[in-house]
Amino acid sequence: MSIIEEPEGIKDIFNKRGLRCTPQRLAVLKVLHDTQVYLSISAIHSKVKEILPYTGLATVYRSLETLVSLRLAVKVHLDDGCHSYAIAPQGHCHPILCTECNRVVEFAECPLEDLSNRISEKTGVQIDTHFLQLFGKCEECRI
Amino acid sequence: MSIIEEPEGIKDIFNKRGLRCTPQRLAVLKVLHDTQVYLSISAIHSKVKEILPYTGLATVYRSLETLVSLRLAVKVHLDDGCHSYAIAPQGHCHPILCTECNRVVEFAECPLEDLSNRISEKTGVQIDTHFLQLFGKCEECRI
DNA sequence: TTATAATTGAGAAGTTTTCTCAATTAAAGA
DNA sequence: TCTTTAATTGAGAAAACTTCTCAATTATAA
Repeated sequence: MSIIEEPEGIKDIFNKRGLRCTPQRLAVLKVLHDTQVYLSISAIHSKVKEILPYTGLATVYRSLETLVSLRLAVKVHLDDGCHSYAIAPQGHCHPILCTECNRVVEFAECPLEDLSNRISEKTGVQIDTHFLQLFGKCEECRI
Repeated sequence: MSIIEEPEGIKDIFNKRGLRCTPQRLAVLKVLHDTQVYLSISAIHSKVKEILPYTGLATVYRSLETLVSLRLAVKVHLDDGCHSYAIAPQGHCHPILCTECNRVVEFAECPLEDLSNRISEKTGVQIDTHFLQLFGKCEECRI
């Protein structure tokens, strides 16, 4: 199921872009993958240090930036202004964030694809990109 | 057209919530309204000081938080991690941000309204809220 | 195996945001 | 209009967050 279980595949993703597949970057990716929850940077740092104790905070910042650029992770904006990160869904889709348990659920459709043309006609603005996050309660948390 | 031209109306919006209609809050609202552009907090602070020279930065932070809670302003998340603010569109809709001139254009439809039920069926997550920003180039900037 | 350049760790530095508290002032009632 | 009350402000300190610097390390390709 997951890209994290194919180390060679991941190595290629890095190397094709001239980036190195370092233990620190893999550790960050593993933390995001294993939790399936969106995590603050300091939470990620703590968990990464359980794998690689001497990892610096700056390395976590840099790794996350790299992973986002490779679309292996997504940056989540929260209302309180803090940023969190989560494992990226496969393909173009948007994260659904459970506000109870912080779980990240994928939804593999993008409502903007059909809409972009109509927005362009109505407003004159040609949409290049968009940013969408959904918040709700997942099945388990609704009981 | 605009709420800013009806001072009494705005005063009521504040007072009904037990909040005061202060010159500082009105100045922040006026800056957002007059520019029609999304502005960083320090840019807002500079412009507010042209109206009320002794306004402190903390007051700008607090005013923006208040205006967002009253849905008179919206918080914009930018990729570089900085936050900006813009005048809120009327009713529930989402800001379209021109990446050339920083103008804010309104689009008075919400693609999520129709979609929420289907998301719930497919993923089991009941959507409570969502956050959507669109980026593109406005008519004038496409020439 | 070696050479090269990307990456890291650690702390300093820079930014952004929040907090504190006395002084001010908007709002509501007399 | 005047007074009372509690919300709000300004200023700077403090806290939190993010980026930078640079010598040392190390993944990669040859």
